[in-house]
Order: sequence, then structure tokens, then C-alpha cells
Amino acid sequence: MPELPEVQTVVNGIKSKIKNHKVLKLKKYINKLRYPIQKDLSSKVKDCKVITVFRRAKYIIINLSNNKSLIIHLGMSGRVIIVKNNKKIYKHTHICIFFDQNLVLQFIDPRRFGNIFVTETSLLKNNKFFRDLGVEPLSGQLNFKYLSNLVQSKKSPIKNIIMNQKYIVGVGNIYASEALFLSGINPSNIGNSITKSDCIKLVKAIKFVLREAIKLGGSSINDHTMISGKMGYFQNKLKVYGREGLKCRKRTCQSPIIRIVIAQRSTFYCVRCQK
DNA sequence: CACTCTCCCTGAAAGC
DNA sequence: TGCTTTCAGGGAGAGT
Repeated sequence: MPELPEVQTVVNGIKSKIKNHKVLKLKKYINKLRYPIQKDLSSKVKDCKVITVFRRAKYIIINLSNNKSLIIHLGMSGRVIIVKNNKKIYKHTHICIFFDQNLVLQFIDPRRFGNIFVTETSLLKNNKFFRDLGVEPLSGQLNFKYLSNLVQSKKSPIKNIIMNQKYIVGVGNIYASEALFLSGINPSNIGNSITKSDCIKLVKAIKFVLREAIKLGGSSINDHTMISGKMGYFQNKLKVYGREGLKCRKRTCQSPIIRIVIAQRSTFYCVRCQK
């Protein structure tokens, strides 16, 4: 579930709390999330210090002092919280990482679509989960030239293209619908039919919607709560996602928002504003 | 190669 | 009220 803004919010939240702290031990309460969990996960992180915490695509990367990186993907329902003294272990807490000063990182994931593993930091870019990742949408790598060149040869709907992590990372089902609304593009439009001016608008819209969501601490829905345990506020700003039947928020429009399914995913848009 | 479909899992919400 | 069905934000791997 969590898309780029939610993952970035988690990173921002845990970074200052665990940076320079030492891992005392790691405990797992389950052997498999989306994939089997490495048997020696604990020994790979034990006694190491956290050097940096950052995000790549929808992955949280924790670089350690032994030249290894701990990678966490939240899947659909994953959460990470940092607690003091570990008084409460939640029903779906699958991993606890114990740091010095009684700090504990809990990885909570009801649906168990998450992923956690350790790899040599130097091997990360060649790792199978990382080697095919596309450009970071908030970097200069996502620009008009990149997008227009990308869509030119594509025969799939524009929504699929911008959600495909091979091309652009971090954009998931919510922000894809939102960015397409902001740029006035129908999500079903085929890549090679997207005009130059649409590309300019779409690049701007993707960056805008992701930045706004990060500012508001990610848009959490249902069970996804922020690092502090507080929900994000961007969900109140959603223009189309989850608003089937409600009026388009563009003042001059007011048409009902439509829900369709593209590639087995709910897609929301305004028939009048998005051509 | 490009693209679509299925499936992993639990729980919330809707339907009856 | 309670039981059953539907649906959920990701994405790898199989299938076309």
C-alpha cells in the first residue's frame, strides 16, 4: 500500500531515532513474509551501528557499519514503529530490532506482503529487487524528455506506465489516479497517444502530488499509520481516489467521479475533466 | 520483447 | 445480529 510519500514519511520518522544506534539483536516471530526470511538475518545485523537511513523506490534502506544494508519493503499493509522498552507487541508484529537505550523497531504487517532482507551494500544495485528499478520521480531524472520518450513506444494505458516500477518508481495506485486527474489525462489513454503537452503536465503533476503528500505525512488509509502512530492528512486532499459517485472537486465541473478497473486495480477519474 | 493476469494474506466493510 | 462475500494501497513470476 504505502507508496513513495508514505515510505518517505517512515524514513523521515525513523532516521533521527535510530541513526548511530547499535543493534543488539533482531528477533523474528515468523519465518516467511512475502518470501522466506533469511535464517541468519539476526547475525548479519547484530552489533552493528546504523550509519544512514534512506529510501529508494518503495524500499527503506538502512545502511549498517559492517558494509551491509537492511532492506524493508512494506508491501500493502506494512508499518514500522519505534518504541521505547517494547512494552507492547502487536498481533502482527513479525520482526523486532532491539537497539541500545531500549529502542525497538517493530515491523508490523497483517497481510504479510512485506519483505525484509540484508545484503552487502555494494551489491545492492545489482540485487534482483533493485536492478530493474526506474527513475526517482522527485529527481531530475523524471523530466519531460524522459516521459515523452518513454510513452512513445508504449501500448499500455498511461496509468500502467506511470505505476510500473521499471520506468518510474514510487507511484502506486492512489497517486497514479491523482496525478492523472491533476494533469487532465484519462487514465485509460494509451501511452503512444499521450501528447507532448500532456507529458509536461503529467511530469509536473506527479512531482506535485508526491511532494504535497510528503508534506502532509503521507496519505494513510485504514490500517496504515505513520511512524508516530498518527494518520497522514493527505487522504483528505484526494481529488479522485476513493471518491466514486462524489462530485468532481473542480468548482466549474461537479461531475460525479467514476470508478473503473484498469489492470485489476481500481481507478478513479472525472469523465469531464480527463479526456 | 511487451504486456496482462494470478496469487501471496488478513481484515474491514458491504451484502444478505 | 451474524454469516458470507468482496475488496484492499504491491509486485514477482507465470502466461499470452
